[in-house]
Amino acid sequence: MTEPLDAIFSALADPTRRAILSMLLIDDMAVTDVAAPFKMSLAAISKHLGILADAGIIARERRGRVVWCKLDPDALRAASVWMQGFGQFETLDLDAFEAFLDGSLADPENQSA
Amino acid sequence: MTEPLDAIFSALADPTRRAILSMLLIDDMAVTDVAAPFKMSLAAISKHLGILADAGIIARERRGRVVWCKLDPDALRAASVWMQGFGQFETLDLDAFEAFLDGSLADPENQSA
DNA sequence: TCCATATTCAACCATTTGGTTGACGATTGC
DNA sequence: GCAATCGTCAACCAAATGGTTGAATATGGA
Repeated sequence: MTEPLDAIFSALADPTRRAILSMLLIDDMAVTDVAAPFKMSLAAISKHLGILADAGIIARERRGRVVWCKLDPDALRAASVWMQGFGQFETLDLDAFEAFLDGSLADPENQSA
Repeated sequence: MTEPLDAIFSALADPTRRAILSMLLIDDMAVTDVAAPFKMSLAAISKHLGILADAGIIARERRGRVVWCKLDPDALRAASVWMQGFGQFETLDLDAFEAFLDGSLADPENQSA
């Protein structure tokens, strides 16, 4: 998954991970607290957090024995720009989108769009 | 994958499918023509188009023996609103986003955020 | 009618994904 | 020092994903 958009969109594709992001939108949280509302194991949540971190959507910082998770909304900007190109959403930044396409559409073979 | 956002984001997670969407942004296309630039088989592209159609991102219409594919940008609106909630993107529609969260965040157990 | 074109279907395969459990390394507090 | 807590790691598993090939199903044109 070399492309950043691959990582971001597939991270967002899982409902557990989207729920985690919604929680982190309210406030930073420790891993254990993130895991609390879910039925699955702590290890599973830890994996989800790893996927979100790899995609750049969250950052993890160890303080003592607690790992704090915080949202990193900037990572979603590229994906948001990409999506806005496909609708007549109010704030379509066409310049940014076409610049993006120029760099990626030329050769679909590279599958980097 | 009951949630629409699941289907939309996981559809967008694949670079081949994003490349297809970029092509359809220029103009409607027949399946064979969509497949032309790619190295993979026609059947593989047909599957990708099925995934995009199931997510509601494109529509397919048979005319004669040709199946035409066209973009359906409205389907991306929900996903775009969701994402915009996570950044200070210029056009953050906070009302829409918070209304959305109200309906989904209350019980993370249902994983519908 | 017969053949070529356009697309999907079905079976199969390798890899990835999302989960489990149990052991492990760090840190804290008694 | 010792025990409890926090989090990750490793091995494993079932199911989903993304691709293949070959057959099947329209439809269009000669």
